[in-house]
Order: sequence, then C-alpha cells, then structure tokens
Amino acid sequence: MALEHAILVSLTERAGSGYELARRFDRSIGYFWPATHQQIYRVLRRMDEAGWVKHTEIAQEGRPDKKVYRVAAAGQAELTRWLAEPEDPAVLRDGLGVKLRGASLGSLDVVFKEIERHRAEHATRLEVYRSIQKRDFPKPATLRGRDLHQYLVLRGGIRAEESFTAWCDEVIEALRKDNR
Amino acid sequence: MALEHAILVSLTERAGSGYELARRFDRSIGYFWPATHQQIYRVLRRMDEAGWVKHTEIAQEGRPDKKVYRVAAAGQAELTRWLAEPEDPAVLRDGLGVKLRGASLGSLDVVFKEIERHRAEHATRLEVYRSIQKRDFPKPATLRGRDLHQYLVLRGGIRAEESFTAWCDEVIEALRKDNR
DNA sequence: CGTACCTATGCAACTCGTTGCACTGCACCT
DNA sequence: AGGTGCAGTGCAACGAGTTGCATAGGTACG
Repeated sequence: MALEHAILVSLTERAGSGYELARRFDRSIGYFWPATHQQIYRVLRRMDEAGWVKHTEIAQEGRPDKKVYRVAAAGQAELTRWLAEPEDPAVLRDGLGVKLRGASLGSLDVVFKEIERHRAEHATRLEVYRSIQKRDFPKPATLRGRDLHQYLVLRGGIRAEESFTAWCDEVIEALRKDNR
Repeated sequence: MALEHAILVSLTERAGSGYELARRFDRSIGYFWPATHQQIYRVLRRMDEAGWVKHTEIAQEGRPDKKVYRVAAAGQAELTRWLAEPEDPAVLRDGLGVKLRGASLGSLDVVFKEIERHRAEHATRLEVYRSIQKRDFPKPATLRGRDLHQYLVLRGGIRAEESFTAWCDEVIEALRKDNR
C-alpha cells in the first residue's frame, strides 16, 4: 500500500496539517495518488499511533485549531524501507473502455457523446499540467535532484493525459468512419 | 461502479461460468477493468439475487459442476441504463510516481532499478497486446461495429503501455544525465 | 439578511478490492 | 509416490476508498 508513503514523502518535504495535505494532494502528489481529506485524516491518525509521525496542536484566531504533523524517526525508517521494496506496476482501470466494449448493446450515440466528454476533460487536465510545467519548470534542462524528480513526475501526468486524449481522438474518428 | 457492468457486457457477448469469466477478464476486458475470481463470484451471486442474471447448474464428468450465467431482462435493462449514465474520467494511480517523488529521501540507486524493472514489465505487456492485435485484428481498416469497438479497446491498452514505457525511458535518461 | 464557500477536524456506514485458505478431482511430469 | 497446475466454487477477514453528515467561525456576494 502507498497512501501512508505518499503522505510521508509529502510531510518530509514540509510539515503540515491534514487539511493542508489534502490541498497538496489535489495539486501535486495527487496526480499519481489521489486521496480525499477523509482518507488522509484517518491514515494520519493511524500513523500517529504507530509513531511514524508526531503532531503539535496549533491554536488559531478566527479559525479552527489545527494539528501540524511532522515525520518522526520511525516514519523516516519506514519510508526508506518502502522505497527499497518492489512495487506492482500500475494497471489501467477505465470504465470508458468497458462502455466502448458494450457500446453496441445500448445506444451507440450516447456512448459516442460520453467519449467526447471524456476527451474534453482529459484535455482540460492536460492544459492544467502544461501550465504548471511552464510556470514551475521553465528550464527543465537545468534541473537536478529533487526538483528534477518532481518535474519528471509531472511529465508522467502530462504523458498520461496526452495518451488518453489521443486515444479518444482515435476512437472518435474510427466511430465516425464506421457510421458513414 | 462498474464490475457489475463489465460482467454484463461480457455475459451478453457469451454466457459463462464464474471461472470462465475470470479467465476472460485476464485476457480482454481486464485490460480496462481487472478483477479476481473472488470479486467475480461475489458480484455474480449479488446480481443473481437482484435478478440481473440467471444461472443453470451444469454437471460435468471428472470436473466440478459449474453454474453457467446468462443475462436476464433486468440485467439488459440495467446495462442500457448504465451505458447512458455519465462516468467519471479515469485517474492515474501509480505508486512509481510516489517513489520517484521521494527518491532523494532514500536510495536513488534502488529507485532507479525499480523504474527499470517497471519499464521492462510495461514493455512485456505492450508486446502481449501487440501480438493480440496482429493475431486478432490484422486488417483494422475493415472492422465495423462490435469488432471495431473491441479493437479500439485494445488500442487503448496499447497506447497506455506505450505511454508508460516512454515515460520510464524519459525518467531513466534524465536520471542518468543528472548522475554524471 | 441569507446563502455559499473556505479553513479545519472528524464520525459512521458502506462498498469495493485483496489475500489466504479450503475442498474435489483429473492430468502431467519427475 | 509426490508435486504442480488446471478447472470449479466458495468463505472469512481485512484493508482501502467513498459518501453523507456534523460542527464552527470567517469571509464574500448579491
């Protein structure tokens, strides 16, 4: 499993509260490992009990108190252990493929529209990632170490969305031809 | 959710037992929706209770009896309903991205080897998909209807694995340069 | 003034997915 | 004779992920 480890990576870079972590997941590590605030809170508590992280309660004016978590020695050790452990390569899991496969059993037209909709969503995500690339990594060739790794992760997100949109385009074109 | 629907699609094409379905998932629909036999058995029972499918027990010589499932009217209706329903676009979820992001916190060398390993696995899957394409769809331009859809689903699997391997190559090259 | 959204944490209930195991019987290899 | 692998079904327990809701004060909009 890896949500624990994704959190450890994020917390090692910078300490933070559960809420902040949830925001960060929305914007960066979440491209490769999406998580909701619920999951994050639950896992943080478990990691706290296991001694992987420690928290400090911070009182705030006009806002709810927050618990800022930082990685403890046991957490650092666990992260190193996990990094050295082999991981199963990711598998694709996309309901759109199932729909396409079953398209002739329902309304082909509806499925076609659904594919166009997904195409648009993936293209939007792609644009978001590309603008992050432009903003945060204008000169990729100069990157080293941690910054380089972060850039490469973003590249993975970009490639995945490029691949999705290109596939949608191929499907759309083929279905159009078939319908003529 | 979609395992129910993936099973309905598969059963509409051809009736079969839970075991057979599990094999089919390994070889075709599973490129887009992996499932183990455990999941499949459990869902089949639930769908049977809901009246989406019906089963006939078939006694066999020298082998355990099997239950062959076929789609009932309610199942066909449910499938049509689901096909018309919008689906959330798929999100990437790959632990390798998390590892790369945290590479500098452990042994870079170990993570590098892990990426090479994933690269090899994705390349193997890609080869498998390509040989299926050659064998089952030698002339894509002539395909229509259901066969075309099945081909396009396979194309999605191929594109995804191409994208994964290309990303691994990009990462490997960048990490090599960084290490010089 | 009401509505809605942001920060911040959390419970409860549920579904989905994974892992390990159990039982039967045949075929094949060593 | 013993191990492995295939065909076939299934339970039990657990872990992961989702959804709806609750609380509470602050800001921003119309």
